[in-house]
Amino acid sequence: MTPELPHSSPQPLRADARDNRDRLLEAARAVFSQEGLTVPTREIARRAGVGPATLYRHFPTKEELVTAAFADQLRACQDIVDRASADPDPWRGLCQVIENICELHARDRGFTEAFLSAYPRAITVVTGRDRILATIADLARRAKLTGHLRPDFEPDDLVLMLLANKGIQLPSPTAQLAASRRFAALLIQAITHCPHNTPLPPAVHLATNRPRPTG
Amino acid sequence: MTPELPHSSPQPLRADARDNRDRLLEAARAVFSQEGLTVPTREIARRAGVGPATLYRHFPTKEELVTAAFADQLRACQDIVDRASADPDPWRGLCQVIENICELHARDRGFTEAFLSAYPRAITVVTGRDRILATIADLARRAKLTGHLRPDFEPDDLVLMLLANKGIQLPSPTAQLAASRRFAALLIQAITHCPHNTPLPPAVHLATNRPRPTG
DNA sequence: GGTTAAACGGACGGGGGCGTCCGTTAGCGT
DNA sequence: ACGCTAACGGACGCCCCCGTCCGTTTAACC
Repeated sequence: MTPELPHSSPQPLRADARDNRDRLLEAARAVFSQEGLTVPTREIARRAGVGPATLYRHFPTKEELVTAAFADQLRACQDIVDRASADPDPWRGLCQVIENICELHARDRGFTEAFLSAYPRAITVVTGRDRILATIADLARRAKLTGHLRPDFEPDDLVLMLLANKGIQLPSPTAQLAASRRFAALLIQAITHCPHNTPLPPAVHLATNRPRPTG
Repeated sequence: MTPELPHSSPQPLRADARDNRDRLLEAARAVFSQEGLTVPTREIARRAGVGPATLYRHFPTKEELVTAAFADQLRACQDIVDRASADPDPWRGLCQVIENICELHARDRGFTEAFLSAYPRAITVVTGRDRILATIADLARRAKLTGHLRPDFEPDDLVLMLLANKGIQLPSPTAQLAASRRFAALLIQAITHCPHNTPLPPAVHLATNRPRPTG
């Protein structure tokens, strides 16, 4: 729509513009982390010390702001998964993934929301997510071979865990962190292979991108 | 504020008023179950075939409508817990509670939201919830004695599970039900006593009524 | 220092949700 | 049948949020 595309950097921004853009991203990361994605864009503009129009000039829509703000987090998540995937013990790697991702959510509330397709059209997030999930699926496949991961575990269970972890929302950051840690430990226990563990009901195929929740 | 208190029934309502009130409650239950508590009050009034003013005359605030609509569900939940608590095998009873409550949420999205203090000031919900949680705590205590429930389980873990279960939201009702069932099975696995299960990180005390989430 | 255009931000429009007002309707008692 | 009043509902005010417009500021270049 707008003839100018400042986020693609086809030409260098003016000094103040670049400065404002950086402050906006910084404020967005901070606020989204603490409050989640529901926080109004005005609040971010206010904390960045700019007017609303400036925010929308740099990020034409809230979705693009979210995507840009969580690009780093997405890379961090990818790193977590890649590093865990490189672990010689795939079961230990999978456990680390669960613990780290639960903790990531506890510290950064907005990220999980973004990751779980609050904005399905954010291609960066979606493609990144699919790569991450594919990596984890392979990790799980190898973890089963070690005999530590129960055989009826399915990759979609991990999405289930993410969704569930998203539901854990507490007012105090420390409580949030403690709760997510304990929850992660419970999840690991749940998927541990045990001679006398009862069979699970059928898994659900979760196409995370598909849904059009409301309207 | 209003001199008339139609919900306390100090005097009989007129026939049409009583009829409208019933249809409002029915519509509220149906819509809240399917869509959750975020659905606008207008929608409920529309489905009940009345104007917005009529809704607000019977239920001065959305919170009171929610409370009234879920009074039955709360009793149903209480029944589930009471029946499970009367089971001679407390471990089986606890498992049934988890399965039934997860399924309850799957079928009725609004209830879990209401139960988990989306409206902290709804006294009916809060007191009912506290009674339910107390019953479950006692059930868990007895289940530990059987040796099937892991000793480091704490009653607050159940609130954690409820919060987590709330996070599982899928567009399709059948998928929602399947997901909640599988999740419940995983949770039961997680709290099953097993000789070589790893110790859990410290529990969190969750004062469910306390938080003032946003604003 | 002056010119130019990029960048800014206050003010605006649009949409949606909650709760209320007041003129109108219709149930109930006689 | 008739009047009284409870009950109704369309229209309204208020608030919040997203995204835009236009007059003003200011960085960049000569």
